[in-house]
Amino acid sequence: MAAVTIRDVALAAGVSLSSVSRALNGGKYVSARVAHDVAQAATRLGYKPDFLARSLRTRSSGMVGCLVSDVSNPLNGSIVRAAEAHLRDAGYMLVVASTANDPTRERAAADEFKGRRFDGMLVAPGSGANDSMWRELALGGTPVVVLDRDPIGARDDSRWPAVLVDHHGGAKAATRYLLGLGHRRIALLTADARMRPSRERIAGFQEAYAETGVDPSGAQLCIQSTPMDFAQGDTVALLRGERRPTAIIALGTRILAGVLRAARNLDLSVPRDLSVLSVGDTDLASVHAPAITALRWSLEDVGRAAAELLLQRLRGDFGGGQSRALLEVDLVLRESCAPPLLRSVQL
Amino acid sequence: MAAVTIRDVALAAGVSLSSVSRALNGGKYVSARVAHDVAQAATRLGYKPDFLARSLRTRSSGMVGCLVSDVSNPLNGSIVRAAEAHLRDAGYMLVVASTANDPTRERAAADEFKGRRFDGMLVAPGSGANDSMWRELALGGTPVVVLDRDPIGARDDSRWPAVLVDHHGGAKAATRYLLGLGHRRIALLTADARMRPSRERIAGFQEAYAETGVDPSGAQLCIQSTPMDFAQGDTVALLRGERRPTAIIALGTRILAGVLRAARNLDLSVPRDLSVLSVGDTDLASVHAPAITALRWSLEDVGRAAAELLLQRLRGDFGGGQSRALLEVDLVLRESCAPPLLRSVQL
DNA sequence: TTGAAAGCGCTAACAT
DNA sequence: ATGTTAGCGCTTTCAA
Repeated sequence: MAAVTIRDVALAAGVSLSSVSRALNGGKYVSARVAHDVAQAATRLGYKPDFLARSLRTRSSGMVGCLVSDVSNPLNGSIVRAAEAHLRDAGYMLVVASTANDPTRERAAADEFKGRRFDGMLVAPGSGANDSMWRELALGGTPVVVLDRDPIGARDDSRWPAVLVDHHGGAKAATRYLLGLGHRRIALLTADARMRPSRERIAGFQEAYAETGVDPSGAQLCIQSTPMDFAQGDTVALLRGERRPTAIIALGTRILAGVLRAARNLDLSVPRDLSVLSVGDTDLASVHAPAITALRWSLEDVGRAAAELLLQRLRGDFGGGQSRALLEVDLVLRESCAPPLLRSVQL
Repeated sequence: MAAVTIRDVALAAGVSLSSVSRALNGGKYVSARVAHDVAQAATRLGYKPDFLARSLRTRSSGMVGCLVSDVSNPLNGSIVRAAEAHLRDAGYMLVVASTANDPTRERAAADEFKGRRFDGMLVAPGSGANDSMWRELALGGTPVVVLDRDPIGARDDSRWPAVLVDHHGGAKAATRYLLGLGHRRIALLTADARMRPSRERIAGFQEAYAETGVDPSGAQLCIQSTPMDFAQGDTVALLRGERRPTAIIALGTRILAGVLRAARNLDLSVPRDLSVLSVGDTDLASVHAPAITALRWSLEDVGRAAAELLLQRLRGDFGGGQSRALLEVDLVLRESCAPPLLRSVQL
């Protein structure tokens, strides 16, 4: 019941409607007297502007949408939080939609954003996003910034402003590190290979083998295309298999947890019998005993950079500004990796 | 550039503006012919309604706001996600603001929600929220559902619809369990005692001592009012102190992590030298070796119930419907608790 | 059953 | 520097 409108303020201050609007929006053509009277009347009446009406008129809602798979995943949550903070400072409100990587929901959410005249969008579509989905996103001219994804099939990749994480470099560094320790049979456990992060990781992993000149036949890939709670079963199978890996690079909390459990069940000691390296520096990785060596990148930076990139577009600053950001990945050395046991090496 | 308006559709279909509105909104007084023509014209032109304009007119934005401390905390994230899903099914869009428990931000966010004519709010204010803050929230008549908080100082507590978690019962059960194992010196490590969850836990903790008739002098409280990354230091101090606890009940991932690290540093084995019980069943608790016995409640249920309660108000259904939900807390038995060593008991 | 017209609260020409 | 006026796109009386 913000029943008090701009009209009431005008009446109370004894000026015209437009003067109030100008005064409140800090317009230039306002006398000190009017400015004062209006401000006073406004606070006295407890006037709050109606954003809806303003938006309808200005054709800008002051809202930015964000498409991610799942906010409850702290990886997304951190990005969202950072982006939210930065956008708020610039006067925008961030609205997040958890789409579960379902193209239907992604479309629906994007449509709703547009219907509500959102000024921009931050998007991290799932692997189901095809060419037409991306085209649709761009439709209507709403500025879009991509979060660590590739516009698959889109010809003009470079036209999409994006914040990218250097998963390639990270995976490569991790793999080189393990190869350097003497490991030859390394398994990479990651998620949906159709999405950029995993795709880049796999490439980096393989490149490390190639560049080091190590026989790549020991490299093993294990893709978890469905987000299973624990990769435990798969890991047990892997570790019981013929060519048992001496080191595992495991993605995130869920898969890492599965690996650690499997190792424990099989009475394999980390790092003596098995080296473990985490992709993503989660609570689990840092607290586990032994502490898990991990690839780390700043989720806050992803959110912040994305917000920055979008704000650039919203302000109309296109010149000079980079439209893509590549964030680095660090290898945090801890206690979970060691040279393989000799018997493992001889094979 | 949703340049195609309802007017265009009217023109194309050869009917009046209001007929289009009626047809599209499934109004009752529309002939089949008009309905058909309008539908066809709308799809042909790719008409998308402008929610902003609609909202301005109907004085209902179809949006619901949510005030939490931090979305990147998975505890909040899960609640938000569940609420979002349910509200979306009912046609509402959820907007989350991370307020870091800062009353200023809470006020600002709530104001913005109201300025944008949000239809309702889900709120979990921090301990800084005083009487006037709560009054302010209620101002304007926007329906509000409280998430596991108490409206401090508000006389009419019961008037606030709320989703509450039975932290009292949970803490009591956990404490009784430990007392039953023979522990006498138990430490409860929890957060800001001015907020409901901790307050209830403390009460349950103490009640367990009282009801069991155990000398309560062994009970120790350790309140982390500042959200420190690791309670490690505090725990070390606690464990090195004179009346070293034989069991610790630790909140969440952060404090639990600190406790586990401290125990490791002091070469205390869990559960032989120290029993550990987690408040909240996080990844860390379930994956840790040994697996941590934990109090568990459903975050999804919190979000769902809150959404349900709010939707009730939004529909105007007040009759019959409960305005408060109390969610149960379960004790998940695992491997981290055992009877105290004799020497500990003798004191 | 349909159309004409009013107006939600605000901003932005345009006049003064 | 200030006031008047015309909408933004939609829903909703009220007549017809």
